Amino acid sequence: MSLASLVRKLEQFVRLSPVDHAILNRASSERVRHFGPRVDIVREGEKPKDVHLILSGWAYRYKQLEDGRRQVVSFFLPGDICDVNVFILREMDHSIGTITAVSIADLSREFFDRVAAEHPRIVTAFWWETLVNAAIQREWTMSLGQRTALERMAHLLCEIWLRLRLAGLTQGDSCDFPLTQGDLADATGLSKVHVNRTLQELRADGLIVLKGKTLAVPNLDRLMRAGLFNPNYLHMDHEGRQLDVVATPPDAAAG
Amino acid sequence: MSLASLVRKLEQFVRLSPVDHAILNRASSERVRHFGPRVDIVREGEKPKDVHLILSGWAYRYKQLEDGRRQVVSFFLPGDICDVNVFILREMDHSIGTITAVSIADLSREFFDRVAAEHPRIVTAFWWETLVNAAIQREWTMSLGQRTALERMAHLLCEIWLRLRLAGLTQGDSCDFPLTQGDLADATGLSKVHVNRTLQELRADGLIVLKGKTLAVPNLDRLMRAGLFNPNYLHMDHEGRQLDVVATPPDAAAG
DNA sequence: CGATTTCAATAACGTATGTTACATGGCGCA
DNA sequence: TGCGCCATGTAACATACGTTATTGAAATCG
Repeated sequence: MSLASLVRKLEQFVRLSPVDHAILNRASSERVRHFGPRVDIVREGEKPKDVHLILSGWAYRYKQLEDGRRQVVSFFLPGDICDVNVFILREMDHSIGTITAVSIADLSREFFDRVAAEHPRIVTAFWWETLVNAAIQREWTMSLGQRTALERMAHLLCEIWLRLRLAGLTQGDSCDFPLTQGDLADATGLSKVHVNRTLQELRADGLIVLKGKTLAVPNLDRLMRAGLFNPNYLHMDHEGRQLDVVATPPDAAAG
Repeated sequence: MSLASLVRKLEQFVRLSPVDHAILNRASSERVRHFGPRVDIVREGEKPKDVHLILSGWAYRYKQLEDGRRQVVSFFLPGDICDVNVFILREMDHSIGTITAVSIADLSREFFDRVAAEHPRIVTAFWWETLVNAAIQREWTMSLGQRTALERMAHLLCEIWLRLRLAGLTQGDSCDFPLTQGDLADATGLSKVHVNRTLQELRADGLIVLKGKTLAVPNLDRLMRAGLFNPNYLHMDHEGRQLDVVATPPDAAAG
C-alpha cells in the first residue's frame, strides 16, 4: 500500500492537519482491492458507486467507439483520485482499466459527505486535484489538436515524468515506465507504427532513453522544449512555494 | 440578462428550492459585466479572481502555443459556469474570449463558501456541472484522437445542438450559430479549408443547413449517427428523468 | 455609401501520418 | 529449455488532411 503519493502530492498544495492525515489514512485502508495487469476496474455504462484512489500501479481511463477505435483519455498514477463525487452521476461514460497490477481504495459517498462538512483543508485539496485533472484534459485537447506527433509524444512524456516526480516515484533521471507503444498510440491518437518512428526520433535526438520498462530523461529541459511543454497547467505551485525545485523532501507520509 | 438558461439546466438535474433560486438570482445580478464580440475576458497567466457565469452570448476557452497555433478547448453557452472554484489556483492556464457580445456575472469566493455551507442542492448541481464539463473535455479528446474530420464536425454540432436545447435556446430544428469556419477549425484541430470541405459534405448529405449565422438540423438522429454521437457523456438524465423528451417545460426561472 | 476587412468557397499541390505486411526480439510458461 | 506470444522494429505504399493562392460575397466601418 502507499498513501504516501497522495499525501505528498496534496501537501504540496495544502498543509494538512494530523486529523486530516488520520482521516485520509483510515479512508484509504478500509476498502482496498487488488487487480492484475490489463483488466478493467470500471466499465462504461455501469452505475458509479465509489470514488477510486490509486494506491499503487498504473491505470487508464479510456473510451471506445462502436467500431473499436479506442482513445486513452487519461492516465492514473499512484496517488491519483479517479473522479471526486462521480457517484452523483447515473452511469459511467468511460471505462477504467489497469496497465500494471493495481491496488485501489474505494472511497464512499459518506466519506465525501463527512469530509465536506468537517475537513475544509481536504476539501480544498480535492478541489485542487479536480481542477488540475481538468487542466490536464484541456492540455491533451491542445496536444491532439495542434501538436505534431513528435511534440505530442515529448509533451506526454514530460507530463508523466513531472507527475511521477511529484508523487515521489522517480529515481534520479529515470523512472518505471510500463506503457507499451500500443498504449502510447491510443493516448496520442497515432498509429503504433508512427509511435515507433516518433520514439526512434526522440532517441536519436538524445531526448529519451527508453528500454524495457524503464524511461530515462537525461535532459528534461530539452524534452520540454521539444514538446512545447509549459508546466503551468499542472499547477504544482501555490502561494509562492515552487514545487519544481523540491528534490527529495522529508517523507511527509511516514508520520 | 438571463439566469433562465442556468436554472433550466440545473433543474433538469436537481430540484432547487425557492431559497436556492433566490440565492442564484442575487448572485447573478450583483456584479454583471458586458463585453463586445471577439474580445478576451480572461488571459492566460492572470490570477483567477472570480468564477464567471455566462448570462448571454457565446464564448470560448482557448490555449495558444508560442508559435501561434491555437486550440479552442471548450465553448461557453448561456447558462455555463466557467470553472467552479478556480480561484484556488494561482494563475490561469488558458484564456477566455468572447465570440458574440456577452454578459457575465462574476461569482465570488464568498458566494461559493456560503453555498457550500448552506445550500447543499446548489452544491450538488454545481458538482454535476463540473463533472459534465470534465466529460465533455474527455469526449473532445476522443474526437480529436479518433474521429475523422467529418465525424468530428458532426459530433461537435450534435453536442452544441443538445447543449443549446438544454438551455432552451433552440427554435424547432434551428438555432443561432455565430461560429465562423475559423472557430470551427480551431476547435476541431482542422484547417479552415478542410472545415469548409467538411461542411460542404455535411450539407450535401442533407445533415445540416448552415447559412449566415443560423444552423438547422433537419434530422438529429442522422447527424448523430454520422458523428458516432453517444449522448451519455452529457449526463442529461438523472434518477429516471430523461431530459431527452422534455420539449418546452414550464419556465422554471420565471418565479 | 464607398472603402476595407472578414468570411466563405474552390482549386492545385504537398506531406505527415496511416496501413499492411513481415521480421526480430524478449519473456512467461509448460 | 524450448515453445509461443506479445511487443518492438522497419519497409513500401496509400491517403486524409494541410498549405498556398485566388476569387467573390458579405459584413463592418469611416
